[in-house]
Amino acid sequence: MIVKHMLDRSDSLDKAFHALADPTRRAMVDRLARGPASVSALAEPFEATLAAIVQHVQVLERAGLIETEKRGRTRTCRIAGSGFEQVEAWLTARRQLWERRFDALGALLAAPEEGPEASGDSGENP
Amino acid sequence: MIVKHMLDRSDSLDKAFHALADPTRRAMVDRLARGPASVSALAEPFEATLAAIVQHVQVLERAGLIETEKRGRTRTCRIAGSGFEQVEAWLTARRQLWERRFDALGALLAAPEEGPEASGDSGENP
DNA sequence: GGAACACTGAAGGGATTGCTTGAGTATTCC
DNA sequence: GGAATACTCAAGCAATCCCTTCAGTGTTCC
Repeated sequence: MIVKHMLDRSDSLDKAFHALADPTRRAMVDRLARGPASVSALAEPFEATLAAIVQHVQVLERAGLIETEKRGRTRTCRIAGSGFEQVEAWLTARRQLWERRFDALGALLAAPEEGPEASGDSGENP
Repeated sequence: MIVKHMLDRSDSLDKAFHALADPTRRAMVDRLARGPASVSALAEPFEATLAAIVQHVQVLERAGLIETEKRGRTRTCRIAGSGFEQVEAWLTARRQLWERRFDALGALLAAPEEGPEASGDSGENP
């Protein structure tokens, strides 16, 4: 059945931000940033079940934040740079927009020719 | 009374990442990065009801990503720098850990004398 | 004063999340 | 071969999420 409320959950930025919104998963990323680890090594600091940690690993991997490789009976996890680059790129782009806007406003205040308070700026003022 | 201040930092990061994990909310941030807007101006590009947008605004505000101010009957929303700084700080710190590790590995490969990599750490290179 | 406007709050419903338990598979050690 | 290890899968359940509708509240306009 087609579900009505289903917005593009497949967007990778959605998955990345969602994956990072959990403190356990962030702690796992923290640990992996210091070096690769197996799933059970990753699970050790936490009190959760191994099955729960496996699910967290899957969430992080589907989000492109980590990559894993199975060798024998152990799966080794490590940070994947591309996922983080995507997240940081999004944040940086927005910050640049915001700072540019800030600069423009500063310039306007520094050299007022027509007065910025009217309504011509960006339609934000009723 | 039970004190629960121990996880404040992770809690606010939780909220920030969670808020950014929704495409509608990211689009709203995108719009606000270009300048402040009222709630209904913010709602205009989307097909959702105004009530839904109001809820998104509340999520973003509780996450510290935007700040709002009510004047008369309109509420004006704008980007709040602090929330984004927190998110970017977390990402930057992890990236630095990860890159430092990367450098250390490079140094180890360049001049191996007492490599502790026998078998305890992780066999990332066969 | 009354109508239009811009939200605001509560209630609900369907989907998703995060966790647990229990069972199963594949690999390594003895 | 048998036991221990390291996951892996499926089912189920409480909590949360996101959206809708409907009924307000407070402002502005005529």
